Amino acid sequence: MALRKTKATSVDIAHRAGVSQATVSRVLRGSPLVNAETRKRVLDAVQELNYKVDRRASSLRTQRAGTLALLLFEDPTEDESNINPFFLSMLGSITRACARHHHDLLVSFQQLSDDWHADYEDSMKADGLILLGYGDYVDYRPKLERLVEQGTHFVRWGAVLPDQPGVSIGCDNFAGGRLVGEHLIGLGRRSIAFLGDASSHYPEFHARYRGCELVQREAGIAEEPALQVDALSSEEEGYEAAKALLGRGVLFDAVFAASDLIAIGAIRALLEHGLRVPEDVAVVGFDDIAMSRFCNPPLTTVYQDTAHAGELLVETLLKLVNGHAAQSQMLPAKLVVRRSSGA
Amino acid sequence: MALRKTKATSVDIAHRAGVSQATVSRVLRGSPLVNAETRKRVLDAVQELNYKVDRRASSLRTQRAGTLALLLFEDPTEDESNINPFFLSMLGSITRACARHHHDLLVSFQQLSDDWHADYEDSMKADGLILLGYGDYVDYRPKLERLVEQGTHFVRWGAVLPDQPGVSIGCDNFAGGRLVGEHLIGLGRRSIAFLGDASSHYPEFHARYRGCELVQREAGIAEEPALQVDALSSEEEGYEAAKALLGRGVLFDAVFAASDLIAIGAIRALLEHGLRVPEDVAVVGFDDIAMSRFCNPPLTTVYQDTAHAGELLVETLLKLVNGHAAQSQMLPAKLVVRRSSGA
DNA sequence: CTGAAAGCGCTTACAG
DNA sequence: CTGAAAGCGCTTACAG
Repeated sequence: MALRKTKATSVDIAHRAGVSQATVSRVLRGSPLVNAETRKRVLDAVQELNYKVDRRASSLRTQRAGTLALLLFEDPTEDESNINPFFLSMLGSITRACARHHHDLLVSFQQLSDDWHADYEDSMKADGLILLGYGDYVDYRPKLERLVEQGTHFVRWGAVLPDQPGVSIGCDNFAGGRLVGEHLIGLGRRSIAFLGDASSHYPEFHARYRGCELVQREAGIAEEPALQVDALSSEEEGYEAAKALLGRGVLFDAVFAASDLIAIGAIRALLEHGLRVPEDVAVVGFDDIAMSRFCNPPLTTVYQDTAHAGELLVETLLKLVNGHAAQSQMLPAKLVVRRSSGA
Repeated sequence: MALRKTKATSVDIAHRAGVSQATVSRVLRGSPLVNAETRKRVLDAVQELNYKVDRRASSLRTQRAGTLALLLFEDPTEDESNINPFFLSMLGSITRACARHHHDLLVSFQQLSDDWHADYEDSMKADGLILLGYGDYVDYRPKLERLVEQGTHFVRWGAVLPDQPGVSIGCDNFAGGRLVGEHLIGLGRRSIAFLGDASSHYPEFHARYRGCELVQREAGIAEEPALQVDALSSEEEGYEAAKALLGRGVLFDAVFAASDLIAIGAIRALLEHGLRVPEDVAVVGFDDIAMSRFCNPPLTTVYQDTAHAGELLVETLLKLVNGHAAQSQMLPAKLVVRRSSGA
């Protein structure tokens, strides 16, 4: 081992301050039943020896880790470095929310196929779990059920559905879809293609689709199944989906992509095909990742307040950890208009 | 507290398997001195009770946390959600490297001004620290010195300098700068502006600058101080720096931006000013963030292998934690040519 | 190969 | 207001 002065313990502090170790602990825990002067002596010693309480020991004793775990999972096919920027931004906000609530954050990337249910909480490293990631909900759901069964404390980010196991926080995807539909219809577009899996396997995408669909129906536009092409959230899949759409020979004057990454890939395919965006085809995405401001043309999209989402996720989980009830909740969606929709 | 069956402990397992608690521990630690049949009985019990060893207790006993901490710090001015995408991609690769080495990762965002030195290791929550972030090196260096003094185990990502406190892993920024210079000169550009702080406060940017400078000098081009404008790594600062450059009235036919974010902001300013990229001005960035593929025009830049960097960071830190010597190391830079440089 | 026992560094009733 | 003591769940010399 590298040389280092061995760490001070509460016993060292007690010795130096001339009190018992128990008193040191009381001072550090902020107990009111300590004489002011005693407290000062202890605090001085803490300062001098640069003492920090050993969180493992205190956690072992109190049975509270003071730590939350974030499980970020992705489809196994995804490239290593290719994490969805949206989740990365969530990660930033969750980290900060944890700090505000004086908790540490353990981060782990997982594959949906992994046996992640409860590992962290079971080994007592974390008091609760935050689940974040895209993945097939049909595979996902039974895992959530097991988590509930085991009494694991967790919150997930994602679609907020009725009869869902556990507590979820998510964007109001349906309202977001409506916003997009209204925007596009308002701009005179009549044939809106949807790029993204619109089945119950991906309920977030599905809700976005339905929201937009409803607006079209209200406007008297008949549903056209050929205008929907499956895609998961990546530039590549967006590109391929747009190609496939083009190959079908159906006419369309707008594309609603289920995510910004899909939209960016779709724009590339459209331009390659000699179409102009937004003149020939208006394009709208979802997420408002940083890139959507800088791509060409800048992308009209739906903004989700990640800062608020992170705070809400942490707050909600902490409620659960402390034995209180907590509700699933939806965050409002907001349309951000940029050049790609031709407004 | 929420209801949940209380967790099984090693005592429960011992009871069920009809052995002592010590034997359970031996089996779980993989000790060779356990009879095969005994081992099986224990493992079966572990399975049945879904037992997981309490890492806090084992860590308290062994004095090893099995956890690494990642301290991501930024300038306090930065917007919450606006984390440099390059660091986010490093974070992904570090997380995975930790998993491969069976360690957990504690993540924390800090401000450079915070008193982050050693908090984590001092409270025994982590065995070592990974330091990641841009910041003024002149402010940063004394903190590194304190870390070394305290015997804290850490590795940082950043400039690899002689006489530097501690161990650093970084990209060969000087070679990267050379690559950019050679590319641009080879394309016939003669006046290369540099956007980025080129002082010892930001040694990574500085090395990139000097690498490019050297190539120009070798090509017989005199240094022109008016062609350098300070900027930290953000789109906004890139935009402002390019504006400032334009305002100076010096002629230039190329821009070397110290980071992709700066380059993207610079392109926006150049286009607004009626210049064409790359026809009038070739632009090259640094980092190869995902966005650089999708911006318009796609950005020529210098790629740093983040996947490898993460692995190296974790490996090196683990060496240190285990009491072995470890070296600072530089990763090769690689030029990625796209449209913005007009090649 | 296995068990009994000490101890890692805390927190918190229990007495006083 | 303070101290002595038990105990959180492990690991690992020490005996046998």
